[in-house]
Amino acid sequence: MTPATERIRPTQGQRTDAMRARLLEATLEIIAEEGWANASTQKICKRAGVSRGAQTHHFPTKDSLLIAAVQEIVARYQRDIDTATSKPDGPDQHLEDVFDFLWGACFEGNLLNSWMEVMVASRTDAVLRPAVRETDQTAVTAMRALGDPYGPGAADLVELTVYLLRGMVVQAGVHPDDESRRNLFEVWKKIAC
Amino acid sequence: MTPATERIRPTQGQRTDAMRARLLEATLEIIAEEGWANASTQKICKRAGVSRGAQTHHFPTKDSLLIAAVQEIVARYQRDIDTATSKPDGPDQHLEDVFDFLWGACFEGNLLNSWMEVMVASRTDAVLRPAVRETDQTAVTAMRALGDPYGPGAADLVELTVYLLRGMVVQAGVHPDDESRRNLFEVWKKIAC
DNA sequence: CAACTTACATACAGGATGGTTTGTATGTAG
DNA sequence: CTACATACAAACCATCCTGTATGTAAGTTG
Repeated sequence: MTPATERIRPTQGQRTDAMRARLLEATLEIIAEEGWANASTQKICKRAGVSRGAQTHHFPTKDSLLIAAVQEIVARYQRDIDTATSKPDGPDQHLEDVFDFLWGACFEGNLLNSWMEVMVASRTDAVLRPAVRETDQTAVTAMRALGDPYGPGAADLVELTVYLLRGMVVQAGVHPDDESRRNLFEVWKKIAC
Repeated sequence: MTPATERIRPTQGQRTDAMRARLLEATLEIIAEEGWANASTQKICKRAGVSRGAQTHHFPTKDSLLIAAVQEIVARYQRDIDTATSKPDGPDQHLEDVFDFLWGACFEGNLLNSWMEVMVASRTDAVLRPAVRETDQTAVTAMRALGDPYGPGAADLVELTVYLLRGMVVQAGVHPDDESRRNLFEVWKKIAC
């Protein structure tokens, strides 16, 4: 009974999902735009158009909200990986294509900027670190798997590329207009492939 | 007159230098141990054993103190580079030695951890960003120069290594006990040299 | 329909932070 | 030696932060 399509008033489950999604979206936007350290619950609530009471209801503590945001970041990243690998013209020809995909996932959108904020913050945040460590672990292994079809050493090359791009994306935050990164990455591709 | 060696009571210039040095030292320690976001002026003063009044006298605003700390970080890093290159067994034989030196400068001491804190923070801090940009610019060119003796493309390889190590040091903050980084870096060296 | 649970809003408490102000001691120059 | 500038100390203030307590409306279940 009560099929979802016939409902006019939302069910409580739907309300919960919608509210959590709005809060997480606002959290990611704030982290991306103002940085992890400036992501206060007040700003997030204002951004999401949500009362503080509603926020504390769904995420009783700030840490619980931020840890959910951490997992959301990697979930989206993982989604990007999955859709890319399922596309017909996906990276199934050359290892170079994998590198280019990683470059794209790195510099379009600000997901990786947010992720670097999280990683740096977790170094000195004992509550955050376990969650970030586990989440990052799965992300890295997922990306290593992108290289598996291309030979035994390819996974290592992919992981190296991941760290390289992470360093580069931080560099891009400081020097937004520097165009030399792309050329440098081409150099790397040439010697690695 | 008034030669410095005969003085018992310190001159005002000495007092200023000593106080600034103590404050900067404490600032670097706090950034390294608790992270940029947790580096409040109050903590820094407490750590340095300095009153808040003294701090505001020498650094009227928090930004001025932190910018001085930023420059101090890179100044120390630069000093490491200089002493290494002047040593007789310095990196003047193979490009590999330069890579190993960069690895060492990266993972012994926590200077690079602090630097990553600064870079990530400056992405969303308009006051900090210009200072960090300029300081980082000089540091990168100094490191590129380490590669110059080894051929035309060596500087690019050094810069790539710098970004790779920056990514790795953030990774190390999240996974302190992961030993695979060193092996991965060996792979990198084998490819690049 | 009635008891109950969940969703959300408002208000408040306690603490931390950065900047300012005021007062005092200590160098320093004329 | 006197006038002035610098070095430092302590207290204060406005703001922001997180967590909690309380109240009301809405949904859910018997």
